[in-house]
Amino acid sequence: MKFHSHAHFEIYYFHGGKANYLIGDKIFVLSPGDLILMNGMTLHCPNVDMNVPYQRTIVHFEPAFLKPFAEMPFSVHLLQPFYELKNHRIHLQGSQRAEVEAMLERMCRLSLEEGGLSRDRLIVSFLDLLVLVYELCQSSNTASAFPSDKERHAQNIIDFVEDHYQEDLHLEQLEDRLHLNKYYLSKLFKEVTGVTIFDYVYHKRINQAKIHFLLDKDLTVTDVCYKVGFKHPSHFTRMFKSRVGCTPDQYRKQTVST
DNA sequence: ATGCGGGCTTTAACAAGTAA
DNA sequence: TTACTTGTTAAAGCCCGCAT
Repeated sequence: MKFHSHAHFEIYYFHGGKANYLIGDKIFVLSPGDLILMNGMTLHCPNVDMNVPYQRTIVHFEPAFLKPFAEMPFSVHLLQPFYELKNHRIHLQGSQRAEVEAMLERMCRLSLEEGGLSRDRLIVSFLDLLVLVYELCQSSNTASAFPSDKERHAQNIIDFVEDHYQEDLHLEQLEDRLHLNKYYLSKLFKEVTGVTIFDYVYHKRINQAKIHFLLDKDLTVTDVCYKVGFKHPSHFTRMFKSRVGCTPDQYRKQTVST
């Protein structure tokens, strides 16, 4: 369950278990019946408590796949919720919940079936799901209260990091800001999110670095290093290599050649 | 074509910070 | 508080342009 991002979109439905989902700059404490829309480019990472059975359904898809259907006479744009809300959680109850579960179950069954028109039926089911999701988003019931102070604190840490990741960060700053002991802070964050604070910071920085490399081919590794908040090119290179698999310079050259 | 110099990137060693 | 990981620093590679 590592931090990751990918180019496709995701619909994630949580059936049961005990898990937090860290998406971009938000922590979602999941409860059964939660449906999450995800714009794949943002970093996300589930933190699952393995002591409790964990069950979820994921639908991955390329936005481009839906292009032909955009021409069709739907009254709405099916992907609008994904583009507008980015990463969004809806809590489903009663009949809505039963309906979504039934749809997912049918899609699951169709995707396993071979031959016949099951593939066509799957696509239609998928479109149906998207229309329903659109409808659910309109009546946005975004219950996002945290069950305890821990999650609230972790969210505060993330908010702080989002604002300050380009600067020199120290746990002492968080200590002052949140009035909590730094040892306790690190422990709490790991507990809630499954990653350490600096893990989160570096992922954020490296992801930003990749974006810089993609957007501006003229930037040097050192330029990008300072832009995203690393103080030393050496450290930047080491972190980048350990997480991405290649050095920043190799990465940059790949993006230039493609 | 070869050798030199300077800027950028990476590696290695040591100091400081973090998890248990 | 201790063992281990990460941040910092210094220095070694690498690449490219320039002069010989």
